[in-house]
Amino acid sequence: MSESKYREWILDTIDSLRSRKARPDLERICRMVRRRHGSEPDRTCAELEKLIQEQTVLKVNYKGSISYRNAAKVQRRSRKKDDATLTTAARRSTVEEASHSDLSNGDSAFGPVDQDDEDLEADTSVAMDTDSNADEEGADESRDGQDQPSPGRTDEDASVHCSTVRAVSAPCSPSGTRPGSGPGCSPALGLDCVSFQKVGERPSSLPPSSPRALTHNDWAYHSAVCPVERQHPGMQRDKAAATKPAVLSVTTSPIALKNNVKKEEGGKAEDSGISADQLVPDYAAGLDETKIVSDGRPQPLSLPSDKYTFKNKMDTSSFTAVSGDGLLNGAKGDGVSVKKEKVSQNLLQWTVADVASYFTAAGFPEQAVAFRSQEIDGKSLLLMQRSDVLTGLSIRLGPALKIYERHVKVLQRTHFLECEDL
DNA sequence: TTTTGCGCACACC
DNA sequence: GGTGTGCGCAAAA
Repeated sequence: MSESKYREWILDTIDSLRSRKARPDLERICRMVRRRHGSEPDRTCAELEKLIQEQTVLKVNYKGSISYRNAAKVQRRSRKKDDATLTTAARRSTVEEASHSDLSNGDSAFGPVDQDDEDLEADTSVAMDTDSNADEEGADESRDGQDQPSPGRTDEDASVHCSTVRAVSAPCSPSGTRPGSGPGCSPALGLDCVSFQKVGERPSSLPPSSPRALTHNDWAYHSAVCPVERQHPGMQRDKAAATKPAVLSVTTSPIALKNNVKKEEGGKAEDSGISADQLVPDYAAGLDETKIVSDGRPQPLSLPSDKYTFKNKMDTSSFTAVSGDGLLNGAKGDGVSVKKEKVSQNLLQWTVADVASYFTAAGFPEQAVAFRSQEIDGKSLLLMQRSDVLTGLSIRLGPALKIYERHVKVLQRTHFLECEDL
């Protein structure tokens, strides 16, 4: 079944549940999808996860329980109900808009989950918390490995679970009025498609005047209301560093972390009163000085640059390979990074061919084709978000993840960092 | 038994 | 006060 089909089904289901005043929780969604379309709950759950990741569906913690929202309909709380009559098509476009713009007014107090999207197991779901104190719950619990649903919230519906993610969400009822069990308590609570966490009052955006705000416009608004995965990677990491180093370590190398911390301590990050988590990542800064590689020595990248336009714009001789993993764990070398200055100066000038060449050279020839076919040039590359890479290119998840984590992200960081320096 | 409709209370702005 | 949400119950399928 196509994803778009699922998207439609799930969104319709959520809408339907909402319209009949039933909580759109995972159990109900899965059940309804299965009843209506015969889809297995597992699959529905997986698709739902995807939708969450791409922010077509928002996962919220409302009144102590998890609900799912059609992102297109929660953009603005003041929005009239008429909007609910949007056609699917219209809704989709709205969703698109939602994923890239303002969701902040959609539901009460929601914001991005402070979840390290880089941690795949931790999942990348959007989880917004509409409750006032949900930050006490999901994140900590899931992060701390207490992945056990709280009593009374076990996932009884075995068919409704996520196979790929395991987190826990055992939201405590903020008001204490609903401990979470009982008829109304959906297994979805114990169901762990996501860990969620409230994001509190994180500054919602960079100052408009900030070069970074401009440069990271996308990130800025995402930082306010979107899941970390949509934010600038550095923000995620920064925030994670501030709050959950242990978790961070899962996805970020000690080196990176160290660089990050060091940088932050250097006070570089606080200008304009911007919270660290909104700043351009620091661990890219690690590239600054080193452009190093996994094993500590520069690895000449055997780029096909000789035959590509690439070389016209980049000094490929200085195209020192920096393994993405070098950043992350100092190991594998199928990644490539670029000398910061070179990239920064030239990334904007990369043509589609350059980008494709880059990924070809990085060991992703098949995926390079996708970049080419999607006409991703340097500018587009800079604008790419995780979900774009994971889902927008129709490439396999594995390579997509590597590409995003080791290349796109690194290139972006490097570029923006350079912009900042300039 | 399951699904649907909806009154009402609550939360948030 | 306006709006969104969803519990809990009754009715319908």
